[in-house]
Amino acid sequence: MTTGSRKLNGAGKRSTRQRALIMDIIRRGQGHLDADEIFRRAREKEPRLSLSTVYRTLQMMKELDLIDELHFTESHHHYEVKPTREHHHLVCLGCGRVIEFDYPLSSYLKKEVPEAKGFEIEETEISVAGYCARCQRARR
Amino acid sequence: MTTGSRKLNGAGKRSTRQRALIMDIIRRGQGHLDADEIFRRAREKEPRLSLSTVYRTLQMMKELDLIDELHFTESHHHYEVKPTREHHHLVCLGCGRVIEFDYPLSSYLKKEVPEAKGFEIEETEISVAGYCARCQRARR
DNA sequence: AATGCTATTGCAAATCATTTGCAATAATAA
DNA sequence: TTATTATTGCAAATGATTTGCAATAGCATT
Ligand SMILES: [Mn+2]
Ligand SMILES: [Mn+2]
Ligand SMILES: [Zn+2]
Ligand SMILES: [Zn+2]
Repeated sequence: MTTGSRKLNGAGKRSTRQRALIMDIIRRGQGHLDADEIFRRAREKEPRLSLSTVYRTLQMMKELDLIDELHFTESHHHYEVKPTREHHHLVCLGCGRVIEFDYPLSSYLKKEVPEAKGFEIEETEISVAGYCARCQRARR
Repeated sequence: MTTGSRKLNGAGKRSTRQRALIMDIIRRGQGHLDADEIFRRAREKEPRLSLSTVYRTLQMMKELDLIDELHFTESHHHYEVKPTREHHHLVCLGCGRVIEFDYPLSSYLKKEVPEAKGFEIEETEISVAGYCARCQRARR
């Protein structure tokens, strides 16, 4: 009955030390970590852990809807625990910093657009790229 | 003075057969092509063209603001000529089809959010993943 | 039109993120 | 405890994109 074992067992999955650790890191990590960062942090506790396990675990947690995968304007992805409030992200092209902001999508996008096109929305994501205050200063 | 030579020369770039061809394919290709599809089509006219040239050209055209790079929930990117009207995309997880829709972002997102956070927006993208009418039928 | 300078190309090899095969190991049900 | 089988670590594979380099081709200048 360690962290999350309930949900895992419920889904017919086994509760392992590495899964608990990875989940913990994402939870405590202020969100928005990428696979490699999760790997680095996890290795401090569990030096034999492999990167494949990180990827496999992330994929599983995505399928169980425990986490969200974020697609910024980068070649790799970031992860955060399934959030309570609908929010999106400002990502700094200079330093990579991520700033959250609230923005409920209008019913026009959530209902009318899909209805008009016969499209069934699975998930929506707004990605905003630009420069944070600090990096704006640094650029001029 | 073939297609686009003006813009290229203006930017201190050379106007080559392969660049004109690639630009043409994107223009005529109904948009939303990926690098490999552009490569395949270009090869029909120019069999010795290399994939690196496609990638190098895409990057250049992005920098010259001639095209937009689209980040769907896929591991590779898609490209379209810089559009006139602000629009976004519904991408089908089943068949990959792309459906465009109009959706001007509210001033809340364009002005108030960045102001509040001291953030300077460079570009915004909404990506909506789901299932198109045809694929919905196929799934049940 | 011929020349020279250098950007651009094709090709092969490199890189980066992610995935996969497989034999060893560990979690759970019996 | 033991048996069953999911999960792991490791190495190798994959897919997308990038890079080094020598050959080629734009284009400004004679
Ligand atoms: Mn977040
Ligand atoms: Mn479009
Ligand atoms: Zn920044
Ligand atoms: Zn479809």
